[in-house]
Amino acid sequence: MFDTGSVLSPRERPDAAIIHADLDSFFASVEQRDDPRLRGRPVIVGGGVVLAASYEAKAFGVHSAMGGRAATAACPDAIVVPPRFDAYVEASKRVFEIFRDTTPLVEGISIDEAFLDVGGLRRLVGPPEQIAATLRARVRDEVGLPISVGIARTKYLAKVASAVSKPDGLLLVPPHGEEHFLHPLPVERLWGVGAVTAAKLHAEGIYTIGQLATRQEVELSLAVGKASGRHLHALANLRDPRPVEVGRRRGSIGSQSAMGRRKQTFEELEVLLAALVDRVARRLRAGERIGRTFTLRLRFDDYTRATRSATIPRSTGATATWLATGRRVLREARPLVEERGCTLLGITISGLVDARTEQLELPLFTAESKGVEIDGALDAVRDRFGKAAVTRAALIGRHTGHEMPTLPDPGRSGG
DNA sequence: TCTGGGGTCCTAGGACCC
DNA sequence: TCTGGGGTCCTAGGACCC
Repeated sequence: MFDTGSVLSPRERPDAAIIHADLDSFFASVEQRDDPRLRGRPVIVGGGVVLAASYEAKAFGVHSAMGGRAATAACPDAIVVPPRFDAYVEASKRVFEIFRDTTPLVEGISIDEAFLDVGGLRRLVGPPEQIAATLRARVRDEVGLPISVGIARTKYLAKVASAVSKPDGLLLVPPHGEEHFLHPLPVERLWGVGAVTAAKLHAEGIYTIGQLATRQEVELSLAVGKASGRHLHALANLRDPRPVEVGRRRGSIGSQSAMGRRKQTFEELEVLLAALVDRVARRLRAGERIGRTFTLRLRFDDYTRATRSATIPRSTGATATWLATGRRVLREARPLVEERGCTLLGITISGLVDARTEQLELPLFTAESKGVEIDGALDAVRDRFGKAAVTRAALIGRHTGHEMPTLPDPGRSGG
């Protein structure tokens, strides 16, 4: 959720120009690109569940997250191909290189979409429409994929614009046409409105974004919750001051595995848990992240769900620690699992922080908690915590912008 | 529609502290 | 001994997104 009051509304920022770029049916488009026999034909990527469907398949009502059987029933001629995640990651990287070549102000949202702030490029490069057209042409020519682009003064309007422009489209929402564009759309188009919230809004007689815009914020908050009400009221009234944020990092990393029909023994679940922990811990270390909270995710025979979690005192990326924590949490959930049958096991490690920053912050925290002033008091730090702590505290000073005396040589101080 | 795998954010209650 | 209010952390669940 964002602060809706402290930043200028789009009306007060006439120069803002945000692009939302969204690859069309991404996985399916990569498959059609790499296998000419799939071009022009209905393609489904996935197996048990549809991960992506080409537009030819979507015409038959196939959509992502649909059950595989239902999908092939709706579109018997569809060609079903297994996913090739390596190919998608590779394609995504190349597209994001083009994004960042367009502007440094790129905020990735997922593997196949991003926001680009191009408001400052008017004089240097040209108007946003021209930049967007060039971007689309480059993605088509250099990576071989169709991409849709929306342009508006806010993130949300740009996102809706790209969705409306699909497939393979470009749509600009002019500042004077924002209400005209947004208000006739159904409330389901609002970011954060799914089936549950839509039903609540319908019960209040609200079906379009325009109808929602006429309601009081308190009235909406009563119906859908405080934060949600404020959020929807702001979006419907064209208030969306969120900037394009560069370098956002994930707050959690997880892995899960669905097990189909066969009953798993508890011992089999323990083996699976170890594999999941190993996978996630590797990804933590690869990204130089450490975390503090372990969450076990369970799905039962009847498809109901439960989570169990535990928070450890010190952040870590060590497999052994997470394995021990995971085993403990799983053992505590054993009665639940054996009574209701487990069809999915997942884990998430959250509360992630940068591993290096955390190492630097530790002595600072220790010093502060013992009443030592850090900046300008490195002697006191050395007296109490040793030479190595001086080096680290000074490094923290650099990171936090505190003024620090000259660093001792880290090599000789053994830091 | 008989259901994957990866995430984000919000809510609410209880424990604990001041 | 009884009482209030506020803040933070943790846990569990839910809604939503791609």
